[in-house]
Amino acid sequence: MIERGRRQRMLKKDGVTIYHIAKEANVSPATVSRVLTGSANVREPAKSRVLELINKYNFKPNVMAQSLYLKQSKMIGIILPDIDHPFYSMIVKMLERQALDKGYTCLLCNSMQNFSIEQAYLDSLISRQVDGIVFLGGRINQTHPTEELRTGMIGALEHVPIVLVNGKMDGVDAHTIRTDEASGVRRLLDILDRQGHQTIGLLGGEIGVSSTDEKIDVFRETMKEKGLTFKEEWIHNSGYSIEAGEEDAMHLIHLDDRPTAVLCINDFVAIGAIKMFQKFGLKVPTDISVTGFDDTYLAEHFPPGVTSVNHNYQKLAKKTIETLIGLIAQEEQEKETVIPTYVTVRNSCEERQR
Amino acid sequence: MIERGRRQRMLKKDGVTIYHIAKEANVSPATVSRVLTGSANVREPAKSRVLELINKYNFKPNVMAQSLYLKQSKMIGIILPDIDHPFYSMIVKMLERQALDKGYTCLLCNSMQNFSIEQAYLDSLISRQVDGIVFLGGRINQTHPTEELRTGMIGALEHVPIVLVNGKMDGVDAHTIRTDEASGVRRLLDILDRQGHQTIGLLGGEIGVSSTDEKIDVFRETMKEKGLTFKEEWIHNSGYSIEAGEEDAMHLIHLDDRPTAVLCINDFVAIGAIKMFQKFGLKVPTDISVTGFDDTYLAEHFPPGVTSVNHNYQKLAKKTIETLIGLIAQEEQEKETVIPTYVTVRNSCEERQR
DNA sequence: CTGTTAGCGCATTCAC
DNA sequence: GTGAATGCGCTAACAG
Repeated sequence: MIERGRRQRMLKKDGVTIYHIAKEANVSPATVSRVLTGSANVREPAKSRVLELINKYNFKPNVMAQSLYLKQSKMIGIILPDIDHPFYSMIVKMLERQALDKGYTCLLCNSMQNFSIEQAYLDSLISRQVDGIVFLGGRINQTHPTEELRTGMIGALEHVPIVLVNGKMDGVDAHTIRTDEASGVRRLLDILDRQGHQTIGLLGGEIGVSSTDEKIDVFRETMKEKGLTFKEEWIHNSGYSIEAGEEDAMHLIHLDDRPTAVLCINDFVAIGAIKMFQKFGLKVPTDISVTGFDDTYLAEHFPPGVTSVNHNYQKLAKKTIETLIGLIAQEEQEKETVIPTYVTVRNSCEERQR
Repeated sequence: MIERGRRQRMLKKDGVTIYHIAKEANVSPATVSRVLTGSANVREPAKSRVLELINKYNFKPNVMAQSLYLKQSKMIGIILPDIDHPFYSMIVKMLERQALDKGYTCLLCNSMQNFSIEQAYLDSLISRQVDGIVFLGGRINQTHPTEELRTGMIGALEHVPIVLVNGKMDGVDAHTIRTDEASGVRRLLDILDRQGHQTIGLLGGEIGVSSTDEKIDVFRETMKEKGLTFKEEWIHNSGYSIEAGEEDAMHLIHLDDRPTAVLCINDFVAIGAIKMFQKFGLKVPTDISVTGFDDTYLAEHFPPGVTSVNHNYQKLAKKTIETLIGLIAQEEQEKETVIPTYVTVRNSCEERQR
């Protein structure tokens, strides 16, 4: 208890521990622990002395030591593709708020769209003893993930509860929270339909990514149901960025026969498309109507304001954390929770002009 | 070693440890540890057996236990006001990338502009044994922080190295990395001056927040030096959001005598201002030139494209992490590092029309 | 090269 | 109500 610190690892100045407090207060370490956790009563002369010393030394208990003993770290990991995207930064913000409410701290892990990094983070989080993981994007949005990605996830699930947000993996038995994107697409088409648009395209996204594939599927179905027209060449998917939106719009511009409205896979793409349309003299929404997805602040503020599907971020985050924490507590949870979406109507689409 | 798990804390299924591996491989725990860390050679029959078992059980060493012994967690905390702001999400992304390179994991802490939460996070991070903290925004941007905020920071500094990014606190002896915002303001004014603007305003920000106060100071100075005109009523500071930009622009619009150009405290404010100007029939840049700050993707993509000051995010993040890690290793570090900024010129300002 | 041992800081039994 | 002892999982010192 006296001889402390090895040679190599004196990186950090040794801090004060409950043993120091105990000694100086003339009580046992156990007693200090008791006043710290409130797990049992401590009589008055001692209690105050301990409290005083805690204050005097600005003592902070070592949570790692606590965690080691208690077998819970009160940390959750969040794995996502890229925080520097308003959709993810919004979700993370909400997740963190919910987690904080429940006494959890968040480890942030940007995979940068790189599956190796993703896996490394998965392993790292487990090693760090997080109590649970929230997983967004990346492999859980692959329509056909490799076997390696799948086993990597399954391996992780043996160690720790994982909640997938807006994604899934066939053969992986994880809990899922997802927003009802399909109904979002349908609502968007309803609106355009009612506005008299009979020719509609779909821009952005990436084939093989489930959120894109599903939106396209629903799009095709719904268009058919409504008896509306679309051509395969009106579906163009260059990615998720503003630049991708520009590129996809450009593709449309060069066609002889253009739709009067386009669904965009997200707000970035919508903005890129709007910019490009305008550049080529097409007015939005007069000449062509455009819709976005995710309802980020961009949709609100980018002129003329983009009609977009809102994920109900708050509800999504709340349900995600609740489910994860339920799982951590070994409670039974819904295997799949669907959060309803809603459309925020703005000025990027209007009655079809004739 | 056999009887494991207390009653109350069986939250997590007990995992396999080096002891299990050791037993099954007929070696000592120390040997398992050695193959794990590579801290010493292990002879071949044993080594392979251990490796096999590690693989068989998908064993992941408990980093908390490692950390407890080694007195370093390889975690760094990042405290910031709001991740859902492109300036911060960009920095965090870069910081995390740099940290990952050096083997560190990031704990993300959004203070939501709330000083109590900020302090709670500071304490929490210390308890969690982070090796260092990066601090952005909040109290370190208060021109006149309260004594409580100051002592809170000082107390934290006794426990762990903290690097302040673009901020400081009088009487707090912390290391700082900051971008040269002053020269950014000067460069912006140079450009506007050269374009023939003789009347310039400044919009956005908040009095009492150092980044605002300093920009205003430099603005006044430089305007005077250049012999340019500005009126106090051309300085209006409603905040940092798009809405604030709208509000501040509105204020200008109602004046009889308007400047021909305005500096905005950040890109959000610039965008809000541009929207409002346009709404009232003022063309940007024809009727009024506008500049932003931070050079986020918004500046690039929001029409007509906003001239803005870039913080050199990559360099900023790199230097921040290097300094923090240097501090962690007890090495001497520069007390203050200044990262040069540069202006990205876009179409939101042009030659003054007459 | 390898096993035994101790202890990182804490919370909890178990006696008293 | 309180102290002594134990062990969470791991690494490193020390002997062999």
